[in-house]
Amino acid sequence: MFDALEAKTAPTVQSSPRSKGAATRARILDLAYERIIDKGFAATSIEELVEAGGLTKSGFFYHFRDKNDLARQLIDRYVADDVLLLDRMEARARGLHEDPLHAFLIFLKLYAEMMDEMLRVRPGCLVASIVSQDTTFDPGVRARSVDIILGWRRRFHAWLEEIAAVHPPRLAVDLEALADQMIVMVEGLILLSKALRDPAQGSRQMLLYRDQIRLIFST
Amino acid sequence: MFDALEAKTAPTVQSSPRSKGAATRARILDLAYERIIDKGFAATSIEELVEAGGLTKSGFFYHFRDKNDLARQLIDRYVADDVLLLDRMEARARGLHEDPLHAFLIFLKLYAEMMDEMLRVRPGCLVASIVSQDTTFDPGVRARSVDIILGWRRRFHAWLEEIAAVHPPRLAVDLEALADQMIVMVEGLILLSKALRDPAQGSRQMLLYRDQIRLIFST
DNA sequence: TGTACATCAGTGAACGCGCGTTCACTGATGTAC
DNA sequence: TGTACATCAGTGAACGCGCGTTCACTGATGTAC
Repeated sequence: MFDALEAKTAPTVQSSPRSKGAATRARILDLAYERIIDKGFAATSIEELVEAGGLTKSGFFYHFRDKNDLARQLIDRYVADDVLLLDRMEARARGLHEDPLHAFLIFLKLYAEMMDEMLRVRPGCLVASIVSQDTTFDPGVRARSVDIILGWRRRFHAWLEEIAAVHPPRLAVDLEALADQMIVMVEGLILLSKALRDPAQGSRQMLLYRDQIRLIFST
Repeated sequence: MFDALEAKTAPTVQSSPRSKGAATRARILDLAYERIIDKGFAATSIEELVEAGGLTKSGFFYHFRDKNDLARQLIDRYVADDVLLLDRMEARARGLHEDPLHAFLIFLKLYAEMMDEMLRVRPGCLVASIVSQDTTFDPGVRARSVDIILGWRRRFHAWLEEIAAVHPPRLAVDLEALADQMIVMVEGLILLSKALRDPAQGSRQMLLYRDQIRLIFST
């Protein structure tokens, strides 16, 4: 769900530095990502980005049509990285256990670990930053955030359906709402641990959700 | 946890318009609140506030030392209203049922209803807005947000301890984490329903938390 | 009840800075013949 | 292999606007005697 780590540990989809331009573009995107996570889009100026990136303002406008285009490219890169990361983590979890419930529990464990590191490095979520400032952006940017969220919902909902087919839940439960709860908790826990400056809050909450899933489906 | 409704339905603590100055000050605070919830602090200019409020910029600076002071006063008013609202809702819930568990379940129902209306009117949370833009503010503002969150934690944690004393939980559970989960879910659900522009997501998630509490403590 | 003074709640004009954006230009690299 | 041209990846200077903030001033209301 987050490309912060992704950006540190593995090469990004679009930022493979085959050409010089792509490299500086990726550098600007990295810088912008950090700052937007920290203080929001409006408070992040092009001026500070190009200063930190070691180029001029006109250099920025060679790569980005305007400031909104920066947001657009940022979120496009984000979604690509995020889907890749989630696909890989899901595949790994499913590879470790055939049963969908146990695979999901493993996935949540892996996810909690990743979350833990992310919260230590740079707590925040690009989608959250965009959504909470949505009037600042043009409709295209907003639409992309919505798509990302619906993608998460679809993924988790499908998985939970699969689980419920094998392990009938012990009480009537809305599986789509339960899928959304994953998103809700992730976004909420990022805020909490950012506010308290305590990265440990992340996996603590993540594992609470995990307990809940187990409580609902376990025999 | 939110004074948006409070501000609409009941007179605010500080904004009792005994004097003319207090009334315009309250008007500016209301306007600022709306806009900060919508698009964040940095994207909200003093200029637009005074234009909407029908006074001049220098009039603004008569009431607020600088822009950060606006945030300070905003959050001070917020915390006063919020504590009042929560106290009242807790008292009402406890008045309806003696048992702390049932009272808490009633409280969550009431809370979900309020959340529902808040999400229809203006989805957002001042604390979340401040926390996610924290480098923009001076330390005092940040400290206040942390205090608010710790206040929530204390309230819910105490209540859950009380519940656990009467109804031993059916599995080992960290009650402080469970209290934090309330905060996590509220903040997360606001984000989700704001993103999807679907106020119904709010109580849906709120009631999921309620089910979970019942599942943990119910005999 | 009238006068003197103080405080309240602002106004109007100006400030300098930083912001996003544009535009004409340029040196380095790549491609065609 | 050399020349001509095109594209890439920028630079430098300037723009106008809006931003937060200051300051000298003012008319209305409140208070003391």
